[in-house]
Amino acid sequence: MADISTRKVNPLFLREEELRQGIELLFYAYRDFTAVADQILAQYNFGRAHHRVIYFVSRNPGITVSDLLSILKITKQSLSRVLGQLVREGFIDQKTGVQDRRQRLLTLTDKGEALERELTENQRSLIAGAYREAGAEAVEGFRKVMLGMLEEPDRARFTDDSPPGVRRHVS
Amino acid sequence: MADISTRKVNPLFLREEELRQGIELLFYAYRDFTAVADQILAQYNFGRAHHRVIYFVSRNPGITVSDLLSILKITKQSLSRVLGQLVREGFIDQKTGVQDRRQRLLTLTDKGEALERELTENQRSLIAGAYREAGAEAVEGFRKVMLGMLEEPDRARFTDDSPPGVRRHVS
DNA sequence: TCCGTTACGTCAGTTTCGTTGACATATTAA
DNA sequence: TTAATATGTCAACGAAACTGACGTAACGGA
Repeated sequence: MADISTRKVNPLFLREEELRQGIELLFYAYRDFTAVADQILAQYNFGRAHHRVIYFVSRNPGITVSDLLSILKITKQSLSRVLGQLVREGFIDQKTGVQDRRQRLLTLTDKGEALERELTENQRSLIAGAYREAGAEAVEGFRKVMLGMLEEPDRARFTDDSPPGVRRHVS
Repeated sequence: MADISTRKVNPLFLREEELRQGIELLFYAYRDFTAVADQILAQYNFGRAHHRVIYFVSRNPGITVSDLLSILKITKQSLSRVLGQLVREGFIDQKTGVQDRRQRLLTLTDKGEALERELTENQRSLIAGAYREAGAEAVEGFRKVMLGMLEEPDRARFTDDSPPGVRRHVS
C-alpha cells in the first residue's frame, strides 16, 4: 500500500472509493427500501417473501408458477410455502390453464389487490420522492446504471415497452 | 380501471409504470448483486451476514461492536454469532480499546483482508462495468437517486469526503 | 396408444439469519 | 459508591431459503 498522499494523487483510489460507495448505496437503499413494507406485512403474519409473490402476481396477472419461480429464483418448495398461505387465506386465486391444463394461473383476489396497494404504496412514494428530488435527468442515469448491473435475461424485462415480468425463455 | 387508451394519454399511468420499474430494478439488481458473492461464501461455510461484517470492518478498521450494530441494524445476538465465528476462525481481530477499555475494536487479519478482496472484487467489477457502460453523467444521476432513498442518518455517511460508516450519533 | 417429459405439489430434514428475553461482567463516569 | 454503558452469552423461536425424494396429472411425440 502506498502512502497517504496517494489519496489525492492517484485516480485509481478515487475510482475504488467510487465503487465502494456504489456497493454501500445498494446495501443501504435496499435495506431502507424493504423496511417500509415489513411492518405492514408483520400485521398479516407475512414476510418479505409474501410481498414479492403478491407484487409479481399483481404485475403479471395470470402468471404460471414456473414463470414466477424464474423471476424469484427460489425453489418451488420455498415458493410453495408462501404461495400456499396466500391462496388459503384468499389473497391469490389459482385457475387451471386453458391451453395447458397442467398450469396454475395466478391472479390476485380483490383482497390481494388491496394488500398489494397497501404494501407497495410506501415504496412507490419513496421512489417518487427520490425521483422528484433528483430530477428527470438523474432518473435516466439511475435507470442506465441499474440496467447495467442486471444479467441479460432480466435486462430484457425492461427494454420492451410492454409490461415486464414474463418474457418466456426463447431458447 | 379506465380503458386501455389511458395508457397513452394519461401521464399518471406513465408515472406509475416508471415507479414500478424503479421497484423492480432495485429488486433484480440486489438479487443479482448478492448472488455473485454467495458461491464464494458457501466454500467457507459462511453466509451473506459474514460478508456484511467483513465488508464493514474492512471499510472502518477499528470499528466498535456497537457502531457496527448501528450500521447493520441487527441485534447484538445476531451479530455475535457471525462475528464469533469470524474471530475464532482468524478472519477478524479484536483489540481492547485504549481510551475506553470496554470496547472491542475490530480489524481484519491478513486472512480477513484476503477474503474481503475475493468477495468484493466481483461486486466491484459488476458496478465498474455498469458505471463504465452508463457513463459519468449517468453515475451522478444514479448516486443522486439512491441517496434520495436513504434515511437521513444513512445519507450522512455519503455526504462527507471522509470514509463513511462510522458517523457517531451526535444526539 | 404408449411413454417420456413437463407442471405442479408435498413430505422430511437442514441451514442461515434474524428475533425476544434474561442475565453476567467489566469498565466508565457521575 | 453506584448507575449506566459496552459487550457477551444462554435459550428458545421463527422466517425463509435449501436439498432430496416422491407423486400426480397432463401434454406431446413416436
